[in-house]
Amino acid sequence: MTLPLQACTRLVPPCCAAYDRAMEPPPANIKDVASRAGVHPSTVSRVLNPATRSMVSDHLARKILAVAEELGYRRNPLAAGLRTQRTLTVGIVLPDLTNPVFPPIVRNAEHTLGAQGYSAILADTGNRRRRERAVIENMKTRRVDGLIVAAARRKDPVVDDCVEMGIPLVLVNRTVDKHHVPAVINDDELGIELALKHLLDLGHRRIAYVGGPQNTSTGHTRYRSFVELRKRFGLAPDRGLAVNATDYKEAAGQDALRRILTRRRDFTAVLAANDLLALGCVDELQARGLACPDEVSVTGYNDMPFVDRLDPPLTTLHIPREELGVQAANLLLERIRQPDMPIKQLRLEPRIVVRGSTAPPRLRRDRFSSSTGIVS
Amino acid sequence: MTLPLQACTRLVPPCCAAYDRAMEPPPANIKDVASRAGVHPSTVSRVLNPATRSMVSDHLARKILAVAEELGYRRNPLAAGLRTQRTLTVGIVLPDLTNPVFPPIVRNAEHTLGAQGYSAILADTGNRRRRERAVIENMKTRRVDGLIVAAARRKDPVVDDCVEMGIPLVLVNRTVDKHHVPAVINDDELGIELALKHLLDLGHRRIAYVGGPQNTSTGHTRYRSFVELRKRFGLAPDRGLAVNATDYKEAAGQDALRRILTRRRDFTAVLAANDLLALGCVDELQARGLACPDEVSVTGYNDMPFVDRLDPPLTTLHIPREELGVQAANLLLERIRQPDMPIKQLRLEPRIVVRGSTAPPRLRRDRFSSSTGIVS
DNA sequence: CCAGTGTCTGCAATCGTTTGCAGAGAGTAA
DNA sequence: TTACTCTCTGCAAACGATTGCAGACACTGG
Repeated sequence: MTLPLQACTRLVPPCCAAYDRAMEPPPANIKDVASRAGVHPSTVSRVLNPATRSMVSDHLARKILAVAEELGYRRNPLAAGLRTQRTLTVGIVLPDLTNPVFPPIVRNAEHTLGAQGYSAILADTGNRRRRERAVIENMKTRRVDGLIVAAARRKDPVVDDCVEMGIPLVLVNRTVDKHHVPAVINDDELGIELALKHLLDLGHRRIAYVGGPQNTSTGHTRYRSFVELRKRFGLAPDRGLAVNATDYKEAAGQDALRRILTRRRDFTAVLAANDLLALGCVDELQARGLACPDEVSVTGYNDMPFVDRLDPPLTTLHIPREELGVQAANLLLERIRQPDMPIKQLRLEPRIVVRGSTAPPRLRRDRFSSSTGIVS
Repeated sequence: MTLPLQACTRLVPPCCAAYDRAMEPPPANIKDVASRAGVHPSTVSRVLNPATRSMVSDHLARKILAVAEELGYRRNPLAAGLRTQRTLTVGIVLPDLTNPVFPPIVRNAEHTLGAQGYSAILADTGNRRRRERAVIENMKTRRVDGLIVAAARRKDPVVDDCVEMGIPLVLVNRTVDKHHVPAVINDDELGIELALKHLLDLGHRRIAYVGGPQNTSTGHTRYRSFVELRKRFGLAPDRGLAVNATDYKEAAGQDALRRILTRRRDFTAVLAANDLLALGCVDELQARGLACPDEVSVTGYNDMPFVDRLDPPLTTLHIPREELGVQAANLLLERIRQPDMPIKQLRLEPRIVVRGSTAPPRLRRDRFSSSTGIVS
């Protein structure tokens, strides 16, 4: 058996490599493994790739694996990716990592992807469109195999571009107006219905609504659901009682409630589209000396960590955050591997968690009347 | 001028590429740009690289840039990385993304890195050593240019390996026992001193301590500081009043305080090494019907988001979370670009934020005495 | 006119894998 | 023996960029 012994002369990279200060030998090559095992690099490659593994005889394969192990060979994903156009890398795009909804999603997505050999490139857009475009552009040039996007707007040209280019993409938490984009979201109609019913069951009839930004699917759907359900349940369709915030943050929620309070002061409950908005509402109530829940009940959405320990503990809708992450990752993997499967949209059910921020209405009549208006 | 017109025959990748379903033409190549501009690819490369930009005449450079723009050329980071051993990629390794301390750090680090063209690969170890090893190994094979590690243990062979191999690495929040590893951490001695002084100022003298895991630098340093400061301030060096939890989570904190309570019940304050531990302590106090702060004061560490709205609002040490992220990223960039700079360690100062969970001691004498012991 | 100098650009090797194709053997049947 | 099939392995061309080297060219001064 003649061995085509490859000359093992590997140049030290001409410019200083990222970490060449240590005198470590460069990590083993596929060529190193090949020459050490007395075979051609292509044979090694075939052995190491499960799909082509069966092309080489068992005996030889075993030997190659042993040599690879011995040399501590790790395949170079850059080189492989360059050749195969597959990087085993996915991008995760968030609007705001400091919103406590997202860490559990990211964490579980990353973990699920990692178990399949994929690494996650993370980017936080800070809710800025320009940055969303930039980071996704960057991820595309990095040839990610797919994207998980939690920062989508209802009309999102960046997302459109991706689906048009055929880049596997899954939306999570928020979706877009366009149909036929894979997504894992919450059943917001159900969520709002649960919250509203809860308030109705407690006896509330004049219920204010503080919504989220209408350019997000969550903000839009929740608002629409509220309006429709109010009609369905026979409540007065009073528009002055509903205001949508510009942002999913406390300040925006507080601001929204403040605007409602300039017009109406006769509601006994506030249904907020998001926990942070709800906290803003609580702040505003407190600023005006209105007790929650004694005078005004408040509900949130998302059941963020720690809202059970707030003062008052927030009644809110619990969403399966972990599940959102896992399912989004799985859906993406499915799309990467079988791009022609029909588009799936998962809609996970929230459940209501009743805590201290809601209570039956009382006292309101004593302090407010819709006719007199201001009461300090 | 003879133009060596390159035949522009680019094969469609043999196997189905990640996203070839759309009929989009493949993104423009450096060769495409070159042939379109009538120059050699190497010239294009030089123009596009700021460092070699000056090697080509201004006139030609401008023309090449125009063509590149026109074709929408984006350089392929895989190919470039393969050649240069530089990927413009860094790994961020976290113990637990759902711990609210980390999102702001990650966010700011990612943002700072992104501004310099670096992308962040994120991995959450779930506090498991095996996974820490695995993800860092993975990042190394992906040829990241550097690592930001927030998951370090005091003795951390994985970190040791990295510094030994010369991989630029910066620790954040936690450090290792070994000297000479770049890190951005908190001044924990100062933090504990601030908290302890605050309690002393309020009049507390019997102060329990619930610490973190001793295999983390934060857990260790805070505990050591507490013990030393107690001595310095002339308090009785009572070991029964200090217990270290196994974990930075509520349950562990609750458990730790429970263990203290089996031995001693005469303390009037608990100094916890972390907000989550503090919350666990509050839980345990509440479970035993001990009012906080009326009967027992509690302090935390980190000033996690929302602890100001808890019941009671937590007195705690505020750490510059954003700053931690920014500085860690900058330090890493500096190390990547100038690996021979002397090792830097940044120690950022916490400040105490006094809220409702601490108050002067009172009532304790009525309900407890160190001799009688059990009180319900 | 020629040698020398400097500036710019092209050549080709290289980074580490993957994979279509073809050839080397072994085995089988006529 | 010949022809044919089948299984396995090697060859070499990609993938898309970077860079040391050398050659082309213009210009200058003697």
